[in-house]
Amino acid sequence: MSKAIDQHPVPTLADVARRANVSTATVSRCLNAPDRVVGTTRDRVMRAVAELGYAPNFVARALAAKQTNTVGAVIPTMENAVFARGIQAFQEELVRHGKTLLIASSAYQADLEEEQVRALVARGADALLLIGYDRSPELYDFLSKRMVPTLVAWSYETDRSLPAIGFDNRAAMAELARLVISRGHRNLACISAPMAGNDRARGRVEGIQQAMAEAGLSPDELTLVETPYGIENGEVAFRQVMAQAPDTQVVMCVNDVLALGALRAAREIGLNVPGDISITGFDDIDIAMLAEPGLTTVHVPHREMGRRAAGMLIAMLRGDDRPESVQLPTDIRLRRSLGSL
Amino acid sequence: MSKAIDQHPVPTLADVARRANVSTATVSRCLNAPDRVVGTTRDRVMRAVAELGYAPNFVARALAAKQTNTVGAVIPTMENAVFARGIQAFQEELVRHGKTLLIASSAYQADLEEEQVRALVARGADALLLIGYDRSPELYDFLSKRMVPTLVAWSYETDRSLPAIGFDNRAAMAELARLVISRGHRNLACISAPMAGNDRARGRVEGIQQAMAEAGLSPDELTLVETPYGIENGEVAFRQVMAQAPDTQVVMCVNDVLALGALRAAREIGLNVPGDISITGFDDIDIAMLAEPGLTTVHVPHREMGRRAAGMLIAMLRGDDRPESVQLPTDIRLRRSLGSL
DNA sequence: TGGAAAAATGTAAGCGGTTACATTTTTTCT
DNA sequence: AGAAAAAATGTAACCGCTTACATTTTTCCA
Repeated sequence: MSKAIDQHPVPTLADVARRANVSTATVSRCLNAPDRVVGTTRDRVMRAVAELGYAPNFVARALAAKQTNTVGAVIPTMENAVFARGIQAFQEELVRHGKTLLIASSAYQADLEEEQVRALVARGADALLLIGYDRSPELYDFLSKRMVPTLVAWSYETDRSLPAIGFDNRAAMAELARLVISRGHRNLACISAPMAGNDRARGRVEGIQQAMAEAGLSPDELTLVETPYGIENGEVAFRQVMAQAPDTQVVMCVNDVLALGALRAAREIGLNVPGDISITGFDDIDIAMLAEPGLTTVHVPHREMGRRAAGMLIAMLRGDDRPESVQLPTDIRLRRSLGSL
Repeated sequence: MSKAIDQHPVPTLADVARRANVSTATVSRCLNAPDRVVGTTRDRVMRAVAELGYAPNFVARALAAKQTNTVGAVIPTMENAVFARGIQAFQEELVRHGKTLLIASSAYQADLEEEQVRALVARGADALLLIGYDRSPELYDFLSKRMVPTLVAWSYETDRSLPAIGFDNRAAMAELARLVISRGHRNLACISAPMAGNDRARGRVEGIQQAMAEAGLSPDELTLVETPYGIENGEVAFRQVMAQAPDTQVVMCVNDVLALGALRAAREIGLNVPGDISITGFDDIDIAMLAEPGLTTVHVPHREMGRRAAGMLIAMLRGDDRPESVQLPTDIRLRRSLGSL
């Protein structure tokens, strides 16, 4: 808010009204429902607006109208290109509809996420975008009590109380795992993000296990290492995998960044990809294609997800209480990092 | 804002006051200046707050207190990892100080940026973070008239009216260009982002020209191609460079993404990097290190810039009108993509 | 042309907090 | 113990806008 009190008092509705010789109600109408005001008056008001350089104070408007035209989003982190990209599209679409985006990040911590959600609601977010389903019942209660339209993204599960736009993490990863197995790999390992509070990661790991079961492999035999997000963490995890299960034939990572770390670790160790070992990722961020060798991964339409999420949220704000959840298709991008045996 | 009117009226300050048998002023004090209230009353109030599940309405608070505790940022795009990373750190630090981040993006368009700045100010942003200096005098006027503390990031120039935190784009690139020239390259080309309205890009290009001049090369001989952000655009631009000046020995790109595109185009064309041609970038995003060959680039401390930008802005909000601009150091990361002749 | 209906405009009560100032209570000190 | 100072609390105006309802003006038609 401006601190200008002294020389340049920021003009208010009342100033415009005075100058145009009308009531504040009329000015308000000119701005919000121009057709409810006769042309001559409107012109006079608009001239006053221009002369004064008046711009409505959204805070006051929000208080009076009980809506802020603001949408909040809580994402794990912008540093994950996947979210940066989706949120960018989300924001662009929001702006197109006159909404502003309020952003917060949880750093993948449930308690922080809860705090941020409450903060955004207190700050007047008309609606919320959240990532995935995993959160406390209390938070869900809070949201429904407050009646804040909320949309879940990056996940898609049926039978959930909140509408969602996303993809079936489990099915997508299962499909990739089937491809991996069909290429002769039997000793699978997985580097996952921490699964607690992260249904995407959990779903992806389950997808691998499902495919293994289908192929007659015991899911228990999947070597599983959990590690936080980050290339370096991917490297460390890869070494851990190889120490734990030296005969691993393929390392499936739940995201591309971990996979890139694994790729690098493999190179450092002197393992040839895909000659000695195969590596796969998930997300298909730009680097996946650029890496040497190219990373086999699951392509996810992040931009489209963001864009459509905005559309759904706007529909919800217009009264569409429980829109149909949207499942987006994913597809496998087969590149050199996945070999055959 | 909540729509709950019917069953669950969201409790207000007045509700709490009634329940605790005190005035609204006292409740307000309990929340904002607990030591101005005696212990017993405070306990009673806090109990009422807890029982009612009261949370202050920030919009009302903002209107009354004339400050929103919100900071706005307008960046070109989140899809640029450089900004995503910096903004992430910026936001984290802001949250630590109880501020919320309002984000908007300009898609590198001056008019859109101006619109977004005005929108953020109207929405009550207490302060603003902008990228670079290039914008219309009108916008600067507006900002100073409104007295919105504004900080410029990603650039650093002396003798500017706005404080900044950033680095000297020109000097940083000049240093890299000197290294390039010292390795024997004479036929330089540059792939730049559009320079209009982008002082970072302009500064970097000038840096190259400066180094050329110093080395007795004619700056006019720099092959220069401008193209929007994006890997694909980098590829196209590289082809254009090679068509225009087939004897080019090194292509210096103003950012890593364009450089990566160039790298890929070179590979497609069948040119060996760095054997046949050298390529350099700027920013040192993660991929720079992962690419094959590793990309020689200028490392910029994006996270630190974001974090410190938040600190500076908070100091400005506390009354430090014109803080000292901060120049961050950059350093060259020499990797295989730059060869010697 | 007069009067009802419709359109335009005005009045003023909020929205949910903060805070200057007034009032009451407690503490301090002679 | 009583008065003055300090601390705690209360009262109510105000932040800048929206909007229900009241009032005035215009339009329309018998």
